[in-house]
Parts: sequence; C-alpha cells; structure tokens
Amino acid sequence: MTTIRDIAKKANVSVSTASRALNNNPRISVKTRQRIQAIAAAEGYMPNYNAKNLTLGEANVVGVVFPAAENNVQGNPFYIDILRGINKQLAPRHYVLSVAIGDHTEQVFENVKSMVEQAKVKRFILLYSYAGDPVTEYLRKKALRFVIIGEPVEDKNDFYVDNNNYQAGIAGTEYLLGHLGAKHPVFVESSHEWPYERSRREGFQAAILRRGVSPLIYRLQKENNDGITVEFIRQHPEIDSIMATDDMIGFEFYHHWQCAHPGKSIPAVSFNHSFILQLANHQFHSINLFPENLGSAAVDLLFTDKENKGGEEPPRKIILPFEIS
Amino acid sequence: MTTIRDIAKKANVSVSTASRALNNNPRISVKTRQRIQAIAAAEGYMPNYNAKNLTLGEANVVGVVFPAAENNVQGNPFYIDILRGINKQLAPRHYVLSVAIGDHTEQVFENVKSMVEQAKVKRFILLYSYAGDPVTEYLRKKALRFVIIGEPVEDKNDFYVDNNNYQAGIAGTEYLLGHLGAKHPVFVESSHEWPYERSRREGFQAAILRRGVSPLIYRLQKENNDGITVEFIRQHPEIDSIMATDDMIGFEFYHHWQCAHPGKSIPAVSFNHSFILQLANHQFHSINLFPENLGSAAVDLLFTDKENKGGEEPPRKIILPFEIS
DNA sequence: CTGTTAGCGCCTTCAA
DNA sequence: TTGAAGGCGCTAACAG
Repeated sequence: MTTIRDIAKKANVSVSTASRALNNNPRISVKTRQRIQAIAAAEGYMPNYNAKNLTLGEANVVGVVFPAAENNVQGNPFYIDILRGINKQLAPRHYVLSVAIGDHTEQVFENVKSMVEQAKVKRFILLYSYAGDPVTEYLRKKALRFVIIGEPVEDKNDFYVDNNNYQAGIAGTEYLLGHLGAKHPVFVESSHEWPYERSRREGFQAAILRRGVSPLIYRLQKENNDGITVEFIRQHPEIDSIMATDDMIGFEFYHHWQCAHPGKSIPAVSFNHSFILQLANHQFHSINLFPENLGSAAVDLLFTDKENKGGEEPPRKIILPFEIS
Repeated sequence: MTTIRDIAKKANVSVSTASRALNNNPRISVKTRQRIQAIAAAEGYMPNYNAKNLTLGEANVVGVVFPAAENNVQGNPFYIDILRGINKQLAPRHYVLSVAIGDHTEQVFENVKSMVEQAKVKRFILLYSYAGDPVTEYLRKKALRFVIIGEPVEDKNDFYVDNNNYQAGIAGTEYLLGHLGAKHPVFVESSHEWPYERSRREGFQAAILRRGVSPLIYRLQKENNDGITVEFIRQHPEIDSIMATDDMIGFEFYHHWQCAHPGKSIPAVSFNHSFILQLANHQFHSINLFPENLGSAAVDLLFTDKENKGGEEPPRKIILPFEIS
C-alpha cells in the first residue's frame, strides 16, 4: 500500500509538503503541486480514509436515514432511485453513503447516534419527516447538517428537497379533465395521511372546484376491507376517471372499479411511474417525480456550506419538476 | 468527548489495560474488566471507529452492492427489506452498512474499489450475480469475504443465501392445481431471463408435467408490446390460472386477461408479496420470500469466519423457506 | 495480570 | 514556499 510517505520520498519533499500538495493547498507552489500529484497518480496513491477522518475529526460519510418500518408499511422502489441519485453526487466528492434503517424508530435513532458519535458522520439525508421524530430533533440539537427529502412537517427552516405536490395535483387533474376528457374523477389516497398526499389532494380539489364540480375523495382502508371500496364504487356511478396518490393505490382502485364495471375502462393518473410496462388500454398514466434527481439535489444542498464560494446566499430548499406521461 | 485515556485515568490503569478491558480481553482479570467497563458505561464512553479502524487496518463496514441500473430496470422494493434485515444483524456487531450503487457497472466497481482500498472495507454483500461481473471478480481476487443474495451464476463455491426457487415453483403450481382447482395455468416471466425465473419455471414445468399437462410458458416482451400479449391470450382460451415470477408481472398479465374476458376472473400465484392490499376477488396469491430474512442470513454467513468457534464446519450457503398466502 | 512504548496514515501548528 | 514535530484515538507487541 502506498502512503503519503512513499510519495514524499519519491518526490524528495517532506510528508507535510506532500500532504499539502495532494490537498491542493495554495501554500505549495503550483509547480511542485503538479509534480507531486503526478507522482501520486503514477504510484496509484489513494488516501486512507480512516486516517484522514481520524485527524480531521469528520468522516467522509453521508448518513441516509430511512423511515422506521413501523411508520412506513410500504417498501417503496422509489428509495432505490433516490439512493442512486445520492451516490452519483457523492462519488465525485469522495464521500460514501451509509444507511440507517430498522424496524423501530428507536433502532434507527441508535444507528444514527452511533454514526455521529463513533463514526463522526456530520451530514445526513432523511427520507421522511415526522412530527416529533427523535432523529430529526437530535440532528438539530447537535447542529449537524441534514436535508429532508419530501415535505418537512415541523420546522420550515430545515433544508429540504421536494416536488411541488400541490402543482402536481393540479396538473394531474387538469390532464384528466382536459386531455383525457374526464368529468367526474375520484381522488384516491392511502390511509396514512402523508403530507404529500394532502398536498396532491389539495391540488386536485383546487383544480376541480375551478370547474365547478364538487370533489370526490376516497381513502383506502387500512385493513383489507374490499367490501367498503366496492360499496363506494357502487354508490358513485358517476366516477369516470381516477386520480390516485400512488400507482399501486391507483391500480388497486382501478381494479375494483373494473370488477364493478366488467369490460369497461376509465383513465387514471397516479404517481411514481412504478410500473415497468404500460397497461393494455393505455389509460393508465403516471406522474414521474424523478426520484433520482431528488437524491442528487439533496446532496447538492447538503454541501452548499462547503462549496458555496462567494456570490449569493445558497438556497435552503430545492423544488424539482415533475412530468406526466 | 471521552476517550480511552479518560477511562484509564478514572480507573487508575494504563491505556492498554483499559483498551483490553473494553475489548473483553481475557488477559485482564474479570474483576478489573467489569470495573473498567462500568466506568466506561458511566462516562458514556464510545470508541472512535476511525481510530479503531486505522489501527486495525479494517473498517467496521459491510459494503452492500446493488446491481447497476443498466442491468436491472426495475427498482425493487424487495431491496429495502433486505437492507433492513442486514442492518438488524449488523447493529449488534457494531458494524455499519455502506451502499455501492450506480447507473453503470463501472461506477459501481469504482465505488467498491474505493471502499476496499481507501476505507478498508473487507466484507461485502452482493444483491445480484452476473457472469463476468468485474466486482465479483475483484472481490474474489482480493480474497475478500462476500455473500451473494440470490443464485450465484458462476463459481458455485461463492457464499450465498437464497430461497429454493425450484421448490417454490413446484409449490406455487401445486397450490394452483390442488387448492385453487386450476387445470391449465400459464407461466408468465419477464424478458430478463433471471436465474430465479428459470428455477421457478423449471419447478412449474416439473409440477405440471407430473399432472400430464403440457406446460404453457409466456414471456412478456421488453417493449410495451401489448398486442402480442393480447394475441397470446386469445390464442389460449384454455388458460384458467396464472403463475408469474413476480407480482407486477402477474398483475400485468392478469389485467390483460381480464380485458380479454370482461367480468371474469382467474386465480393467480406470483412472487414477492409486494401489494399492500389484497385484491377484491381474493384470487391473487403471492409467495413471500421474506427478503428481510435473506438479508439477516447473509450477514450471518458473512461473519462465520469470525464467529465460528469450534464445532463443525460453517456452511457456505443458506437456503431459506418461503410461504404461500 | 498489567504497564510502556511504538505506530497505524494523515494533517497542521510552528518554525525556518 | 517548505520542513520538523506532534498528535488524532486506539491497539498490540514486548516487557515486567
């Protein structure tokens, strides 16, 4: 393994000069800097992170915190794309992605504490936001840098990355009403009351009220209580289209609707683009939120303190565009 | 921050004694060990991982490698459960989960190399297995410890954790034929030719041939070519049930079938248990592979070298049970 | 059973 | 612009 001493020796300089040169310290002349960097590259030198982190007192690690399983029944493929987006931005910064995940909030919290106290991790990305979440509180108290992906429920001063779910709700609804010729869409959401569901619902309501139609909302039951859904569909024969907060939810409702109306089909718009293949009738549309971009943007925000040289104040939030297709 | 020196001072022993006591080294008397550990606990001492890793030359990190996006179109919720299972086993070992993920194999490979060479990561879990994968080759060459989750395609001497997909294929088919009264199931798979799909298909074939029926296989097209599927369904009016390699795939085909046969429904068995809610007709069944357990078992296997004290040879693979529901 | 000492690889203060 | 020296926190010979 080639260390910084080896480089120093080859270059006939001291270790400290080598160190500075490799870190692009301006105190070293450009010429020697380049010379030493060339040697390092030739020797295939790679700094030892553990040593570096030890002296600097900070790890080159970003902790990515998942919602505890108890709070989030659904294993969302969304997350994988976010991870990919995060890592894409981490790699050029020579940072590494570490994951905190568990069944219970308490476990996740322990995980995060250990990262902070033992591994000296100073930057985090939260894939959720709950009121009273101990992890969030802890990070705030420790004044560590963190970015939320999604809508922050508590302190609006937190850094966050999100889509404009309200606008997406409007856009989806107008797509149904305008482009797909719907008149009486039903809005279908889960029983979780996620913040993004509320925003999308409000967008739906705004768009539909504009048309003078009174909005119809349906919330799927927690239990597998199909009867209620079927009954709801029977009581609302006017339903001619679906707007759902998630592809699965939309598909679920769509399926029930079709059971009640054999051979017929209605257009649907939902979120996340999670189906690989289109459905036969091409009636099923989905709003792509580009989760990978959410991840990438979160990293950008996470490092504004380090990287914002001069110029204006860096933003505390980033709102990313969506796309209906 | 309290270091090992602080503990040593409080306990009136040398640093090395403190270190050994905290690591439960038998060379220290049980009494002093307990005394020192008590002090450490009281002071809230937590070892600095960076320092520890630096001296030991090995990080307390397990690298979890995802398939490159280019090889794996589908963001699978499966993976999140696996991560949770992994972390559950890592926490008590004071290990941390680091993720390698990217768009291209080359990026993922760089990620892994950096983990090995810069972060001194020595243990990996691969969430895939491809012929000629550079990551796998690299880990083998470096003689690093790794466990594959899934069926290893190349060197059968690799450590791995898997379900018995062949048996699951048989079980699912027999469930359809026996319990659900099917006569002419169709087996539906993706166009990827994943190894687990082959195994499940072979199980299906074996089970169905046993009944003297000739097996019907359908492979979904890569492109959104619905016409072909619909045509296939029309040509096979005998189909009275579905066995699919994945819930999404099963649902997809099921949907097409229903379009062709309005108002009717047939039973289906697929894999992964990815739908939160049951479908209206209760005809849709799924085989649960317990991904969380796969993750946990992978960690167990990953540490057999460290933890196998005496007794028999530790296994190189673990086959986990599944469940139809 | 316990203490002394050296060193892991790197950065940084201080001195030149 | 560069070098020498010390130290980050911990472990592991080597002594006793």
